[in-house]
Amino acid sequence: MNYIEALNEQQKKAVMHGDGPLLILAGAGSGKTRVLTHRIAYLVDDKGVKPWNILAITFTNKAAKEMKSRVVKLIGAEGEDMWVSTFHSACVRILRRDIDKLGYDKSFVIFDTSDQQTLIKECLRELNLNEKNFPPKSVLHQIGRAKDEMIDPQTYMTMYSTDFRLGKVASIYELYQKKLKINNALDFDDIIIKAIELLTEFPEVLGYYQSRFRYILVDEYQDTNSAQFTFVSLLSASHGNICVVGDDDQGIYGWRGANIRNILDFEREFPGTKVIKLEQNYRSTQNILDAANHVIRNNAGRKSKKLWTENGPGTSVRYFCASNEHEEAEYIIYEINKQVKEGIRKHSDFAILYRMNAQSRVLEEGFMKFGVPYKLVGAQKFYDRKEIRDLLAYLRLIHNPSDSVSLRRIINVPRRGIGKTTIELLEQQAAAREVSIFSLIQAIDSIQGISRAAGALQNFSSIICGLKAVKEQLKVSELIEEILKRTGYLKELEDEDTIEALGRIENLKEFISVAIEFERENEDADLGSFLENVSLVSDIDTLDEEKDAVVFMTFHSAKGLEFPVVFMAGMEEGVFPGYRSFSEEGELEEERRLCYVGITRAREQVYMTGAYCRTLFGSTTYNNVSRFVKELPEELVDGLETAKDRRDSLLSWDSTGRNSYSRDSYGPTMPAASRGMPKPQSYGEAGASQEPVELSNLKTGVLVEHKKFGVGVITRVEEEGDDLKLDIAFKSVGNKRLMAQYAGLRIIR
DNA sequence: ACCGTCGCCATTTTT
DNA sequence: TGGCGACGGT
Repeated sequence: MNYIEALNEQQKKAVMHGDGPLLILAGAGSGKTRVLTHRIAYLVDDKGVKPWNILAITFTNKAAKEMKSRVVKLIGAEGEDMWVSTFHSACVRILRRDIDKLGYDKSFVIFDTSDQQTLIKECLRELNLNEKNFPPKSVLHQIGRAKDEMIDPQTYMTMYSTDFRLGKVASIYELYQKKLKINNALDFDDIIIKAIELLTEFPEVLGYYQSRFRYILVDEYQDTNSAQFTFVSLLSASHGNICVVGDDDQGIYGWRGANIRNILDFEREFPGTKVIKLEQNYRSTQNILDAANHVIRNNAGRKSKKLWTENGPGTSVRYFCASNEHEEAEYIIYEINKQVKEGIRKHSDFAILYRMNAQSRVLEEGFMKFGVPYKLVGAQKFYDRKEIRDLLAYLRLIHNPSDSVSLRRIINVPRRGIGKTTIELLEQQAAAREVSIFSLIQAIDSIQGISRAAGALQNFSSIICGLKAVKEQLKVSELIEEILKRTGYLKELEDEDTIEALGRIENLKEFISVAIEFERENEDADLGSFLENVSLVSDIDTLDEEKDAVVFMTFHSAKGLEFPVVFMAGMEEGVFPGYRSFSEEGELEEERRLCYVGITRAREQVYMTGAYCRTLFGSTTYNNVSRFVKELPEELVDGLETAKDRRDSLLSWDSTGRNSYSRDSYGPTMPAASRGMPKPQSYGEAGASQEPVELSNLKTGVLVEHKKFGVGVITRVEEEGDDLKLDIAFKSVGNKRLMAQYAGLRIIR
């Protein structure tokens, strides 16, 4: 165990703790992943624990993969036999084995948020409730919170029977669960809850997993909810070998039902708990830690903790207030370019963090304009595209014919003459008989009132049955091709012959390559595991760290990551902290923790930026500087004074109209920027020698060359104003979205 | 049955 | 801004 030597005293204690509950309070950057991986290695190497007797839970699949590979490095290939996964993946794996005991079919599917909404709307219709009074989103949220607390519909009803609204929510909840069951589907919350149900109702199943998982480790414990707590409690009940790692200051998922008390009350829940605090930070400079500490100290009721480091003081936090969000983006680009040009950093050393995904658009535009490579995490657009969702609906229906939500999505896509009235009729009769729509169609003669559409239904049913019949012999990618062919989906797009349709075809092709990729990585890649993967894998899991590009993501996604330089954008009251956190102290504290997470992602440098005037969701606001910036002591921040001066001068400019943003107006407002900043013209028309490309020549399939990204092929063209938005697949850097005017493209053929 | 248009709406974070 | 439902014309 020579690797123990490199650890500090506290870390060693945590790693070498024997049996029994262990709570590790690990400050940001204190090496908790290291402690976890080493502890696993210690258990295997020194205590003779078998890897398959260990269950480690992480927050994302990416973290799981990483942890596993780090353990394998320490103890060798037998580490592969460990279960390292998220709560959801672990529970799905358990359910795949035994869910039939709960009356579900093993081919169950996972409903995502939009499936959930569809189902809620259906419930509302059936209960004659109005979407205005019961907005699906908020109803869904309330149901979700109930599920996090493991409150079932009946209990919910008795809890709120005196409240008219909540009483109705209870009945929606009840119907919603019933419908999920009929669809043979689980939503995200159900995944955990049904696993718990399985463990509690079937002692032999519980016994199996208790003896299988003799050591349980949970990362990011501050973000677990009550159901997840119950899950690990059950599994560890027989041996008490549960080790959790967390930081109450980094709890940022309260809105999703994460229960901070899981960590605060851990010692009470597990008597005899050994508590170890990791307070030495190895990641950041002293200034960054001071900044973080000054912010977080404004929160009440935390476990006491004082982070320290042996690193040097480093530079101050830099604050910059731009006149608007476009200039904010340009400031960021300018600072990044400067450091890259000096050769002290590469693009991938930078991360831009923001509160809302909506903020990324302006940043993207700026980065495209100046040709700075970036990678966007989140905003999971790909799977949300219509054609992809349609295709997934086919796949899901073939896999699980009970899935009426998917069926309804594609029963008339492409159009086959099954209209609204027919669908409503089917829906009603299916609901009345409590069967799935597909099984109803199978017995088509028993449906009353079907006249014209009967043939069309027959036709639809035989297409699906035909595909079901071949799904076993085909690989998923081949099945997709069959679907596109047999349903006429592809043909319809081809006949349309528009730019948009071509783009959709490209997307479908890309989806096929996703499937092929999946088949390559997984030996036993059947349809079920493919669908499961699509449901549970998030965007951050596929974050490619090799690529040299600036990373954009939300503060939430940044959890657990670190970067040399971090930009925190949109540091304004109303944006961060967000306006709806103002009303409640608890929510404000969560925003503050989020800020703390943001600051502590940085190793060497933190920038905070904001805009004097910001247009968001179509309306323009003038926000004050974020209170989080003001919570920093002056000596730790650079730029506060100048920001105030700027603001004063901007105010006077406003009245003269000189403040309006234009492409080359950042000269006066940003003197420094006019020097190192590459002008957009350098890629476009101003390069005198280079003719601007004729926009009409840019079509899907055209091969082009970009100064920076090299050769690529256009995969999608979309009109935007008098410009074209291009998706281009580059050989070297992969997919990029560029504005034709600024991209400075050369057509090869 | 289908398609286009209008006007209303809220508007975070994600497994 | 843009997604969505309601409505009305073909």
